Amino acid sequence: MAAAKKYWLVKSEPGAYSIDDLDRDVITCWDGIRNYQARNFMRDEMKVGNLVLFYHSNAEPPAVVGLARVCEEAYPDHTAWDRKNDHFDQKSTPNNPVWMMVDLEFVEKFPKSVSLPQLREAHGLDELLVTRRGQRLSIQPVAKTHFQKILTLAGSKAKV
DNA sequence: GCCAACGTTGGC
DNA sequence: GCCAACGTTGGC
Repeated sequence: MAAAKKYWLVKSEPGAYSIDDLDRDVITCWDGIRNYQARNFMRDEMKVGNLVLFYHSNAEPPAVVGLARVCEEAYPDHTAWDRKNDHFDQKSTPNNPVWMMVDLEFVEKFPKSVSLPQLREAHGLDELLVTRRGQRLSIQPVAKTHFQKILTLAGSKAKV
C-alpha cells in the first residue's frame, strides 16, 4: 500500500522565478533552498507525482498562480558548492552535500490567481500555513482538502 | 522603503 | 545551552 500522496506549496518571487518561467522551461530544479525544514520536506517527503501550488511571494498581490508536479526526487543541490553562486554554502560539499533539491514540472497556470487576501477570506482555509503572519517557510505542506479548495478557487480542473 | 517575524550564528 | 546580534523574508 503506497503512502498517501502529499500536497505542497512552494514560494518564489516572480522577479526571480515565476510561473511563466516554469511554463517556458517546463521542468526546473528547485535549487537554492537553504532552510533545514524546507530541505527536509524535499528530502524526506516530496515524491514523484506530488502536486505543488506555485505561489508568488513579494508580488502585487502575493498569490497562488499555478500548479506544478514533482518529477524528480531529492538529490544534492550542486549550486551550494559553486563559489560563484548566490546560494554558495561552504558547509556543503560533493562528498557531503547538505542541501538538496527536487525537480518540478509545469502543470498549468491557473485561470484565476488566488491572492493572499482571498486565501484569508475563504472559508475552510484557516489552517493554511501561507496565510499566517510571519510564516517564512518556502516549502509548505498543504492538506488535501485545502489543496482541492484552492484549485476550485483558481478555476482549475486538475484532479488531486 | 519600512519593519515585524523568523532562523542562524557565535560569544560566553 | 542561553541569548543577543544579525541577516533574510515577505507583507504592507
